[in-house]
Amino acid sequence: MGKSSSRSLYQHIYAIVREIPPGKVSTYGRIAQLAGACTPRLVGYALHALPEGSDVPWHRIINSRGRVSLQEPGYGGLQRVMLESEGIVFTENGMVELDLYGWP
DNA sequence: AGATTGACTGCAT
DNA sequence: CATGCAGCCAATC
Repeated sequence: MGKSSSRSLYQHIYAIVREIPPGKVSTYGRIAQLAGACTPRLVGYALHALPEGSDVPWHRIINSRGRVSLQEPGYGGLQRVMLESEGIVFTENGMVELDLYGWP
């Protein structure tokens, strides 16, 4: 097995998230599937443990309903701003249309 | 070592 | 489309 399995699942998740191109978003479940993690929860865990200033575009990860799952309002607002700055348009309900921005 | 929790999801209402 | 319920895996206490 490659050393990649030696590294934490987190590192694997981060690698996938880094592959998301600007202007696109993905869901926890999608990342979990790509990373080989059977559970979207781990993706949320990994991103929560993510340090500030990392090169991982955590803001491009939203839940399957197309909404920002962040519980901390401060970061939630930040996430929305980050996405909007990348050209993503939110609906009046504060949702993202996964059909348009979903990645892959 | 066992219980608790969590940036979730899918299905039903 | 929103809300409620149960299932899942790993990290934390």
